[in-house]
Amino acid sequence: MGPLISPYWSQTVLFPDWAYKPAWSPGSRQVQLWHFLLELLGRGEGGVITWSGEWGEFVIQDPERLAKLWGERKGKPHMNYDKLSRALRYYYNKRILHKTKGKRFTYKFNFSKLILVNYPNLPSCQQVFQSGNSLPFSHFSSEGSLYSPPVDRAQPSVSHPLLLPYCFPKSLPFSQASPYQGQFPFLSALHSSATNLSELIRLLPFNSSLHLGQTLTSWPTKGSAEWCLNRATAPSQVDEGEGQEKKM
DNA sequence: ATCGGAATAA
DNA sequence: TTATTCCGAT
Repeated sequence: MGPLISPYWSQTVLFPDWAYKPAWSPGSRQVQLWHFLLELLGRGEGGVITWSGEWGEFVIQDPERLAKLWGERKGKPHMNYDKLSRALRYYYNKRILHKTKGKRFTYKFNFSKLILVNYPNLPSCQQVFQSGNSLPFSHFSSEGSLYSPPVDRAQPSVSHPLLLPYCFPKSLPFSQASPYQGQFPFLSALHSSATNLSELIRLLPFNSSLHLGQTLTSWPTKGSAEWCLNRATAPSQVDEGEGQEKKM
């Protein structure tokens, strides 16, 4: 049949492996809905879901299409927006997401909650950063209570609760007074050692040659081995062969 | 459209 | 525990 999307060879790039808990690992599923949303948003294709307005706010432009994609990813052929949105509503209590009232199909991420809520086993960024203002990321290396990937590939298994930059809407206007500080525990704590995005990038546990002047819409597909990014296939069409272009 | 209870799955 | 599936209420 058409191009089905299999979870483990999927075309997605946006998260390092540790973000995807394998289904066969005890007590974990594969992809969480907010992962998926952040992926699509980070891809910036804009046909289905896009950032809008406030920081973290996004609008679902084609709800049923989004549901279709989500259903493919999870192997739920009968997924629809009604059901997807119920899952979204469960995020309200967890403070991961909330509804932007009055705006149709519009929700808003609460980034400051996302990480800690979903990766409670990871060491708190606050703690780590505050315990020593220098070289924060060295603390994250290997050993510790971190999630270890199932594949026994020779992976350094570096993990920390930072979302990758392209998960965020647009670039971070650090240069100025950062109005976003309060929303990011790790950023506010990091402030003493990194005052702008370029310094933040420099602190990341891999050498990345990001173009800081640009918006962070693209990420080097040749990521570092340490982060073992999921492989990206071209942003080309992975979606259906159902031949649905436009829909009412 | 949006909300949230209830039952159920994995 | 995170959805998935239904569904009545607003």
